[in-house]
Amino acid sequence: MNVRVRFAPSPTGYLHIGAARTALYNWLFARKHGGKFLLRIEDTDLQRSTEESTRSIFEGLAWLGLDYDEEVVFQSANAEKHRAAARRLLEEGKAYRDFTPREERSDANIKQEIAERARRAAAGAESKINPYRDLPREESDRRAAAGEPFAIRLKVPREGRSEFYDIVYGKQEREYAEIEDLVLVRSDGHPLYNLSVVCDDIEMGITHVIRGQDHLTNTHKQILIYRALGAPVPQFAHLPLILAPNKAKLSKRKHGEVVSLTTYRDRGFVPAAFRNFLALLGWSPADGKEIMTLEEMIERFSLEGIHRSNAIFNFNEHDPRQWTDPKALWMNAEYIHHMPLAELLPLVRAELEEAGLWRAEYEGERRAWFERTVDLIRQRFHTLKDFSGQGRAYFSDEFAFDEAAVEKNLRREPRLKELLPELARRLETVEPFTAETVERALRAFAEEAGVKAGLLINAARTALTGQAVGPSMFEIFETLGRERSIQRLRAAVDLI
RNA sequence: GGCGCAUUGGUGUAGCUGGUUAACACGCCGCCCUCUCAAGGCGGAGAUCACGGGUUCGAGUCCCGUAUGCGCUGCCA
Repeated sequence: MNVRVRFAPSPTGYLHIGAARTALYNWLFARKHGGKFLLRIEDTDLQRSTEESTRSIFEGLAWLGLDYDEEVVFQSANAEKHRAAARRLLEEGKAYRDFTPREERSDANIKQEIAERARRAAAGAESKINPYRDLPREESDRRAAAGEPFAIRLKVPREGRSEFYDIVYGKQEREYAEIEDLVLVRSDGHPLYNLSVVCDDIEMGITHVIRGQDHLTNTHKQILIYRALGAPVPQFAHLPLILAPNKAKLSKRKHGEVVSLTTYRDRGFVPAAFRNFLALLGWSPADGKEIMTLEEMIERFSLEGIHRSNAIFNFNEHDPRQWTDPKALWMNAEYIHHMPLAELLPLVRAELEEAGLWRAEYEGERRAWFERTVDLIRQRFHTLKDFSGQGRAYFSDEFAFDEAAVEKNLRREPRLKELLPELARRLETVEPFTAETVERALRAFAEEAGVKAGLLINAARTALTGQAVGPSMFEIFETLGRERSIQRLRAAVDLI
């Protein structure tokens, strides 16, 4: 079978990480089976859809490295086709006109309203059976011709049950009696979601619908539409939801920027790392491997490996160290430490460019230096931002001193006021200026001065980098070079 | 309210057709290394597998019920 799947986000707000995961799974499935991964923007809710949001979807997918095949489909462009499909169903007697005056629903407490209405219906106060369902054709036509507004509803069988097999959740059943005749086209002529999705999926030749579990029960309705339209029904695979730590739905209003994919890009995540983390939120490979390249992920991916229980996205908004899931943070650091240097370099370059620290010579005569330096400092970094933050001193002479580091490594020992300039003086003649030679010189000096080498080393770390932590100090001397090292050792005296 | 789905340490997961000391990763704690650590190495604590009944020689694994959570139930998507 020729696999064709799609990612169909609605462009309202930023790209949610849950949606990003859905996109990833669809993409992995398509690539695994040599199929097509299509993109469809469901922009039929004109009120809420924004161009900015559409852009964030494109950017998000590109950032994650999820390329799509064929042309992007904008659902709004197909509205006429959707209406035509509904008209056809009307003609064939599979749908009917509902002349009930439209009820306005406020978005605010819509859920309670629905529950309340269902409760009344169950109590028998309101009939679930639409009075227009069996309106004679002639009368329906006459009223429509007279200009009376109507919605188009699908005729759902009164008896029997709907069944389908979900690849993730297994066999699904639902009594038709529990499904209300659903509206296909609004009385203002606007086609509704269930109709549009089905029509577009048919037209796009979708073979597998992989989407959030929130659509699981609605699938019965959609299958009814496929059948009515005489189209083959695709396979379905629903994905568990991603929940907040309190098990509530992850939402922008309540949880803020942690749910937005762009946040991760903006805060220095390596795309591959976040993609890797996302993949594991609701799916796991048979062999339990966690750190995977894209190829390894494609190789291992299967819909059967997707779990049924919702995943909790763990974070703590009161703890800056855990602004997002600790495992995501760990994984990002893991990637920065171990990914091929050649793949990291462009990411560091982009970060430095953004911070105004990039210099052309890093691609030219200083290229070897740049690569060595990045390789040296990456071992302690956790995000790409660290290259321009904590790592600023390696790329610029204007860098900030960490106050705690100054206190701990410089101010606590007044003798450093004399020791540092003397160390600088001695380094002037060290030849060649390498980690080994500097180490020898420094240790000899420490012994002569009667101080621990650690005192000078830690003081030098803060003097040269502004930080209390970092790579092996002698490597830093070599990387920064004699001139800068000496200059910074002397300048540090003012801080003591 | 009705219907559906889920439930293994704090979190993400493994545990296939019933027999394991319930496994792995993150996090947490401790130790080691050391010139620092938000690095690295080593180790530890933490789960009566939501609860209650069954079936069975034996159940995290099968059945029933309960609870909790989530989802759907809309002329939103």
